Amino acid sequence: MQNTVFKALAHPARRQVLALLRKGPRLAGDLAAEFESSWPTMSRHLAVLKDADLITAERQGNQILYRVNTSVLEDAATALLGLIGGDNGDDELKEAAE
Amino acid sequence: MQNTVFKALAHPARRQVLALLRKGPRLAGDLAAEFESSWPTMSRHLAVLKDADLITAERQGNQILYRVNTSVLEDAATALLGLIGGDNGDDELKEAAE
DNA sequence: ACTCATATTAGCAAAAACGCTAATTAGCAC
DNA sequence: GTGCTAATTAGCGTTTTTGCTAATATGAGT
Repeated sequence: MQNTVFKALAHPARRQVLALLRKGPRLAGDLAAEFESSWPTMSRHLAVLKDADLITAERQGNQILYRVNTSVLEDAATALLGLIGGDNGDDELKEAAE
Repeated sequence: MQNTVFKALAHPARRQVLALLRKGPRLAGDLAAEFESSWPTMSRHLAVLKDADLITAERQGNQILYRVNTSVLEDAATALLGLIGGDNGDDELKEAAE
């Protein structure tokens, strides 16, 4: 859902995670090490991002590799741009929500 | 701040307000009438959007006219796109935050 | 099976967001 | 001034988010 995406983007730490992931996939612990928050806290941020489908998780033996999901990020950016200009109808958001 | 913008975008009603404002300026009461929430509730949503600088308010005698602030919306969209691809450094967010 | 490293889930408390009704401010008309 | 409309602010309770520690899963190695 569109809403979970924007809610996920509402927290600075989560946007930061996406920024780190932009440069390439990363292990959970590797990510957690970059932040001051406790490990469980970061784990939950990752869960929120995953729930919004902004990232994907893949087990690699003992650890878990996270990847950014570019297309969802693109959709969000497009939705924002859709809020600008455009002499279009008023239902661009509804379409994008599906 | 970047953070207030994304927090403001996190609520569906507020995104909807922006969508309505895209078509042109609107009076506060006119906007409030489009939603099911109470008028004070909408007033606060508008305050959040204004605090994030996503909209601007202008008195028109008895009433208040709201306008979308396109540039801030653009900046947010750009920030999201910056989270994608780009073999850039890791500090694009920091720059955009200023 | 036992142990270690990696990561998540459970459970709790503090903080913030949400949405309401009631009260207040702001401007216009009389 | 009073009265009326438009809109915000105050105050409250409920819900959600956040972040911690402790407990639990999951997999690899011995």
